[in-house]
Amino acid sequence: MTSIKTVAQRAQVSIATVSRVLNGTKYVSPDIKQRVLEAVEALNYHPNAPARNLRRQRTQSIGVLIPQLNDLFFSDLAYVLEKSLFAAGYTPLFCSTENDEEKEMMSVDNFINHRVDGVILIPSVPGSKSVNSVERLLERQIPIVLVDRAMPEFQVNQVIINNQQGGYSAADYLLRLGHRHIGVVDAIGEPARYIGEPGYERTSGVQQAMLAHGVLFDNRLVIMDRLGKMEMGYHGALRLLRQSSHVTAIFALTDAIAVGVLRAASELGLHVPRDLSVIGFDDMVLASHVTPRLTTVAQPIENIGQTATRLLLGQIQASSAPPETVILETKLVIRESTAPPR
Amino acid sequence: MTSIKTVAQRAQVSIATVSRVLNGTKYVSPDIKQRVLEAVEALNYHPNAPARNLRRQRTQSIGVLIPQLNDLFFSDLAYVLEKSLFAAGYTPLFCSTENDEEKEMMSVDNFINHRVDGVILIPSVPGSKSVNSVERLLERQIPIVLVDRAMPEFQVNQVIINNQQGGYSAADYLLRLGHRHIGVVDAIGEPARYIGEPGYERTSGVQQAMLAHGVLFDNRLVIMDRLGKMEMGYHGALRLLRQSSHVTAIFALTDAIAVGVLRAASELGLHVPRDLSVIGFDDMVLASHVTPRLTTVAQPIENIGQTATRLLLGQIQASSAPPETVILETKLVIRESTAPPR
DNA sequence: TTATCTCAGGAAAACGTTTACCCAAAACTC
DNA sequence: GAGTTTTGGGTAAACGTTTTCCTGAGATAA
Repeated sequence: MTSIKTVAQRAQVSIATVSRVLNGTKYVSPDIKQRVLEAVEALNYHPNAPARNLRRQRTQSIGVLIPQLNDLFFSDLAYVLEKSLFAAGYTPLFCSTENDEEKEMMSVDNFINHRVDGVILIPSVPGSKSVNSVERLLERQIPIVLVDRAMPEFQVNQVIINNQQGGYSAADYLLRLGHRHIGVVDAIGEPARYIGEPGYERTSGVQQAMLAHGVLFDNRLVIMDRLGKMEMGYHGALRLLRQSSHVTAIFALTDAIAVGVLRAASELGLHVPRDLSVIGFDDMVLASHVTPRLTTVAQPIENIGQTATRLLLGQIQASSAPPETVILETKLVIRESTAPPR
Repeated sequence: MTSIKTVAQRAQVSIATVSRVLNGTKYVSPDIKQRVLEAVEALNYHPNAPARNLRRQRTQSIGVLIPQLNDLFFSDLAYVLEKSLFAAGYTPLFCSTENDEEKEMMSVDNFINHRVDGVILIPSVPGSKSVNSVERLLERQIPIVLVDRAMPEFQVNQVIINNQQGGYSAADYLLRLGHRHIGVVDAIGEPARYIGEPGYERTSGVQQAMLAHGVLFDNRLVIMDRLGKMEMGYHGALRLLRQSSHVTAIFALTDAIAVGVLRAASELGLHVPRDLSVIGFDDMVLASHVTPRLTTVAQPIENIGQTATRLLLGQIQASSAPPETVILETKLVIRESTAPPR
C-alpha cells in the first residue's frame, strides 16, 4: 500500500513536507504544495490512521456504549450521536451492551485498547452495573459523558432530561382531565429502582402529581416486568386492566410500551381514549403514526445528542473543563389517546 | 500510559516475551509466563491497538455503511451485525450514509484510512450512488459484502432475500382471499426503480402473482414518494384510497409504511381488515404489536446478519475464497390485518 | 565424549506517521 | 556590507507493537 514515502519520492520532497502539506501544520511554498497534492492524487494516497494515531497519541474516535442498538429510543440516540460526532470529525465505535455486564466490560477494554479519545455511556438499565465501566474509564482519565440516566455518585459530564417533571406533567394532565385511577406500566426487571434511572424518576413524578391533586397513589397499579418493551406493555396492561378494572388511564413509561398497552386495550374491547386514556414517553416518530395517535412526553433527543458530544469534545480539547450536568426539559404533546374519563 | 516495555521490565523479561505471552504465539515456560501475567495485572496494562494494528497490517475492524441507524429495519440489522462481529472478535465502525453521497464517500475514505479489514455495505436506496463506494473499495482490494440490495454488476459477496418471492407470496395470499384491487405503497423517491432494489423486486413479485391469477395490474395503484417511511405510508395510503375507492387491499413495502397505512385507514373510517386488508414486509417486532396485528412477509434478519459476517470474514481469512451470493427466503406471517373482501 | 539438533528467549528491525531539531539561504537591520 | 533574524524544508527520533533472526544452553545421537 502506498505510503507517505512513495508520495515524497514522487513529489521530490521529504516525507516531512508531505506531512506538513497534508496537515497544514507549517507553511509550504505554493509550487511544492502543488507537487505534493498532485502526487497524492496520482497515487490515490490515503494516510495510515493507525500510524498517525500511534504517533499523535490520540485517535479522533469515541466509544459509545448503548444498551441496545435496535431499541426504538436508543437507535434514535445512536443516530443523532453518530451524526454529530461525524460532523465534528470523530469516528464513533458503537457497542450494544445488551445488559450484559461481561460484554460491557469487554467493550470498555476494547475502547481502552483502541485509545479512544472519550466515551459516551448510556448506562445499562437496570441496575448499577455500569459503575465498573465508569470507574475503569475514570481511572485512566478518559473523558466521559453519561447520557439518559444520571449517576450522581460520579463527577462526570452528564446529559439527562427532567424525567420527574416529565412524569409529573403527564400525570398532571391526566388528573386535570378528571382521571383518578392511573396505572403505570414499565418494562424493567428489578422491583428496586435506582435514583437517577429514568423509569424511577418518571414514576416518582407521577406520584408527586397525584399528591398535589390529593389523589392516593396505589402501588399495586404499578406494573413492571422484564420483557421486550412492546411485549411488556401488552402483558403489563392486560394484567393491570384485569386486576384493576377501575383504572381509566395508563401512563406507559415509554412509547414502545404504550404501543403494547394500546394492543391490550383493543384486545379487551376498550376503546382508546373513550374507555381508557394512554400516555407515552419519548415522542418517537412512531408515536404520531400509531392509531390512535399517542399523547406523549417528548424528549429533545437531537439536543441530547448534540449536548453530549459538545460536553465530551469540550473536555477532550480542554481537559481543564470541569464536568457539567445538563438537564433538558421535556414537553407534553397532546394527541388523540387521552380524554376525560366517562 | 504503561507500555509493553514497562511490563517487560517489571517481569524481568524482554518485550518479545511479553508479546508472546499475550498473543500465545510461541511457547513460553510456565514460570516466566506467570511473571508476565502478574506484571500485566499489576500494571493494568492494555496493549496499544494502533501500534499493534500498524505492525500487523490489519485492524480487526469492519466498516459498516448503513442508510440510517434509526430506521426500524436498518437498526435491527445494525444490531445483529454488531452482535455477530463482536462475537467474532471484530470491532464495527458504523456510519449512517443518510442518502448523502458525499457523506458516504467520506466514510469510505475514513474506512480506508483506518485500514478496516473489510466492509459491510447496505447500499443506499434509492439510486446507484453506492457504485462509487464499491468501486473504490474493490480498487483497494478490500473485502466487501453487500447486504439487502443486490448489485448484480459487481462480483462481490452479497446477502439478500428473495424479495420477488416475498412480494409474490403476499399478493398471492391476498388474491386467494379474493381481492382483485390491490394497491402498493412505497416510500421511495425516484419513479425509476433499479433492478435489485428491494422495493422494485417486491413490486415485481406482486405483478407476477397478479398475472398468475389473471388479474390486471394497474400501475396507478402504485404510490411512491420520498418521505419518512411511516409518514409516507400515511399520505400514500390517503392518496391511494381517495383516488381509487375500489381498492380492498394494500401491500405496504415495509412494516413501517404499513403502520402509516393503518392510520390512514382509520382516519378514513375504514376498518382493517373488514374494509381494507393491509399486509406489510419485514416482520419487525412492531408488526405483532400494532393494532390490528400485522400480516407481513418476514425477513430472516438474524440469519442475514450472520451470513453477511460469515462471508466477509471468510474472504478476509482466506482471500482466495470466491465471492458468494446468498439468497435467503422470506416467510408469510398471517395475523389480523388481512381478510377476504366484503 | 563430541557433534548435531532443538528450543526458549533476547536484540533489533520493521510498520507509517508526526514533530523536534537543524541548517542553509534569504531577508532584514543598521 | 557585515551581522542578525527569519524561514522553508530536510534529517532523524520517536510512538508501541510484532516478528525475524540470532544465540547459547540443554537434549539427543553416535
